[in-house]
Amino acid sequence: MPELPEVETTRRGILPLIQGKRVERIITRVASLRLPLDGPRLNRLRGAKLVDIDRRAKYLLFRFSAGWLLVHLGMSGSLRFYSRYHPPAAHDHVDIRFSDGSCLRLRDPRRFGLVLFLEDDPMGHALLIRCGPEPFSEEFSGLYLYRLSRGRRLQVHSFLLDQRIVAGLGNIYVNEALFVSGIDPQRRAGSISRKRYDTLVQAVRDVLGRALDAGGTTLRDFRDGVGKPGYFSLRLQVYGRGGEPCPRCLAILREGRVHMRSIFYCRRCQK
DNA sequence: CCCAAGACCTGGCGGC
DNA sequence: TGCCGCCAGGTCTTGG
Repeated sequence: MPELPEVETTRRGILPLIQGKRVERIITRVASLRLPLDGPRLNRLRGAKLVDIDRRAKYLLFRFSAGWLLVHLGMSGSLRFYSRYHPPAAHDHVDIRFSDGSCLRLRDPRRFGLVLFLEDDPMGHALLIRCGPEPFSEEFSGLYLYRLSRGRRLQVHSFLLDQRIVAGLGNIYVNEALFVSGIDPQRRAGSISRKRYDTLVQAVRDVLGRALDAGGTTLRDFRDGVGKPGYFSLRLQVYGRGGEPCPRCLAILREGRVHMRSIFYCRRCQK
């Protein structure tokens, strides 16, 4: 899915295209995604003006004059802006139609996404309140990871994928950050030193920052607000590259599984 | 609380 | 060509 860089790329792309527009109506074409799509409830936004779009973790928070729309792109979701009517294709599940005839459309083949209308500030919503710190916040530090990991026996790969620990990472960027910091994804989180967690935090920020600069990573589905793919795929060092030479030492990159997720790593560079 | 496994859903790909 | 099993960027729930 869309991990933090893809969600943020989407936010930046669509905000200037739709800020200030008024909702004409919201159209849903399936009964539910990850949660039921409540058409009548969503249409309480009729006539409301879009004030701003924020992001928290992998969620987009659309702030309207009459409430909020909370959107998650799941595994395969993307949002695309159309300046005038465009016939919906398969998997185009939700349209936010604006009074000037333009439309923001959610396409999500696997339907793991989510669209909710909220009357109150979504920051207090159960889905967001349990998310850990943003990777670029001060709170997210080597000391923070070190403290939270003491006594924990799960692999560091799973630890970093847990949104309660840090928000916004997914399988691609976890694999990349562990490679950049030289940490074996199978290591027990509780066995990693404070110093190595400092390195890991830098690696997470470095990888996410570079992915943002490239407009995110497109493996198959992801597109930004105007349909453009993300180019960080070309810069991935280990994700999806099992069997290829390590970009640092040329040993063959390994592929494995941790908790039903694929991991990619170099046995020589990552300990 | 901690951890592992499976559930949700559709499409694409490799293998036979 | 056609079918089958497996895999996929996420997250929630269940059960030990």
